[in-house]
Amino acid sequence: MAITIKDVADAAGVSTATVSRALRGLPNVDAGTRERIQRIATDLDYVISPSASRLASGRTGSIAVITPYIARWFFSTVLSGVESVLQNAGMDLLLMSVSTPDGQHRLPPAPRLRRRVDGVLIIALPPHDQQLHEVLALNMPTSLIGVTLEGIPSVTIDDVLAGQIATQHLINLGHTRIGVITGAPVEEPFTADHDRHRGFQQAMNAAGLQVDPALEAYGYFTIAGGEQAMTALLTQRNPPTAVFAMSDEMAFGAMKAMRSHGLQPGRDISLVGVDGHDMSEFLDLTTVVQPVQDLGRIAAEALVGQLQSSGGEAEADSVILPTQLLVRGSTSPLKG
Amino acid sequence: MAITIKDVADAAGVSTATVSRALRGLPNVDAGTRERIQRIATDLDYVISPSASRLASGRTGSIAVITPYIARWFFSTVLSGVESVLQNAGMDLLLMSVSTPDGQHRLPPAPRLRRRVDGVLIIALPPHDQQLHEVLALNMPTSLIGVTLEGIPSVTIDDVLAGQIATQHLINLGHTRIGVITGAPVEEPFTADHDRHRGFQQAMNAAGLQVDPALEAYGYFTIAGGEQAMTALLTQRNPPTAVFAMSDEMAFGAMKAMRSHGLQPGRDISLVGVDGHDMSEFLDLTTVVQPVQDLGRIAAEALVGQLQSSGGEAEADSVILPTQLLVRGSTSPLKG
DNA sequence: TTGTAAGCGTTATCAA
DNA sequence: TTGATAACGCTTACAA
Repeated sequence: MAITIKDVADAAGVSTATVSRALRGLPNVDAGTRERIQRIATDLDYVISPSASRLASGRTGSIAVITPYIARWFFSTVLSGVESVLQNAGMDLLLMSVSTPDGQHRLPPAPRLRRRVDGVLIIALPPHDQQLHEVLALNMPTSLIGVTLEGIPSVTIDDVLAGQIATQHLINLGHTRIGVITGAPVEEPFTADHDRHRGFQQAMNAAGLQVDPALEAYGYFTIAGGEQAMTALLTQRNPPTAVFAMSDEMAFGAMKAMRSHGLQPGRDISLVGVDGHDMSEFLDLTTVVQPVQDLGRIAAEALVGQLQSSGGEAEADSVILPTQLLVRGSTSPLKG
Repeated sequence: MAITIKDVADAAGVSTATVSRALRGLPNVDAGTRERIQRIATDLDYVISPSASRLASGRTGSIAVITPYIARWFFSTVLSGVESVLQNAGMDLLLMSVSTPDGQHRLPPAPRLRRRVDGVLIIALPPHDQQLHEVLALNMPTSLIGVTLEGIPSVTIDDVLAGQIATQHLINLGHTRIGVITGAPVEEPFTADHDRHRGFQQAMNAAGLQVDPALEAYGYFTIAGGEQAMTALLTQRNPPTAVFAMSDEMAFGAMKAMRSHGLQPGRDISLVGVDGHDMSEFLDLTTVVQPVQDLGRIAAEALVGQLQSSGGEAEADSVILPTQLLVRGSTSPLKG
């Protein structure tokens, strides 16, 4: 019922092969012929059948994006960067969210990927996540966003550096009793969590400061978690004068806890986050800004590039994007 | 090179037709045969080729989600609801963002949809948007989320009611000089914007109160816009004592503007929003909560249901989900 | 219940 | 530069 390539070919008085070449911009087609075919295709309102094209060519023209969350700021912002690139490249974006340790039941993504997409973009799955490795075992072109893994192309920030910068800022302000709100109790190496914590430690050590284990709390990268974590810190016998929260959202929660305790960020306790979340300006939060949308954009560009120059292997280069400390009112010099 | 249905058929000593039936759970297959085929398929690590299946069957097993924004709270939250349903239904989710009046250049979505998906979910595009109508003209199964249009299935809240509830709450607190922060200057009927404003007007009129045109400002549904709008209201000769912001994000911006003016929400000026945004609790914002994830979930379920019972036409029923006023600290009785 | 075989709409190889 | 034609891998009447 729908117009097919045959209809166009007949109307143009050429073979389907020529129509196929002409419409795809392949070389070795007479300019006049091509033009005529294009016009006829337009007139007939011809649309290629992706299924047929995929079946015949073996390419799907689709990329899957695998993410643990959709409705969280970091993830949706990365996603928007990815989407704009894929749309420009004319590729379909298949969105797939996966279970996480704390998540609900979800189908494993790997089986749903085979024969279905040309490449995969994975956002911030822990490096030892089983589902991540099942996907990698598929051995298709893949780029990681916000994680690194030996031999796999990735786009990240330098999380160690981010942790250092944030901590050093607090140290520079004269703070010595510095607390930290991390993600989860068990940190895997090479996660944002772990690496930012390393940066924290390095900065502390370099300044000759002790990291007090009592001043570490877990915020699970959520607002509510940050609130609980800060509450835990505030109820210490000897609370910190400054806190490094590993994400802005946890910092927001921390701010809430402070208020509940009658404390004001930047006046009573200094607080620094990581992200550059939309709301951080609003809440006057000092933060280490990361170019989240670019993370997605650059990873997508790399993957698309790899697929198009489809010849060779991935170059497996890992891109590291810069971060920037944005000082606002939530941090201030330690009061004597 | 990959395993095909033929390989499975040979290994099982049956025809490809039987394998196809067995694996898809069609009736009229001997239980033993089916089981054997399933086992062999698993052993061989067989994965069906979606392209071939789609080409042969005419069904794509995919649904497109069209949205003006990806990285905004409302949209990403709707999207997460949609995704969970589609994943459970085993359908692919194609994500596509479109230009909006204020947006960047984007390809029109309609051509990218044809022959590519079985149905479309559209999030909160204005009812007269040209791209929306191009998509509708495709005449494929479609559900709208957050908009209504005669004859098209949709899932929304009652925006008029939401506006009424919010406004009535302020009126009940004794406020009479009530400002409103809407989206854009030109409101189309049947948009959230327009309808919430109608609710506002109705509540005001019912209370015998005047709507002062000077107390209407535009916030474009963004934080920054809300801030500007509130600033405009505050610099009136006679500022409002209470403000209805049509979204939580605009309300956040309004809060910021208040603080800049040394005012405190709930003490100096009452403020109510709409959404139930994650941050609204944190900021102690009174708001009309809408079940955003359910909006996406229910629309997706309806569409999937329609596709599966593929027989008949859409029933074009429009589902209206309930909202709930959540009173927090940003609203308080008018001080005599 | 199972098999046969004709599509489905392209792409790509090989000739012309 | 163009055309024939054999894949591509599945689904689905229709037969058996």
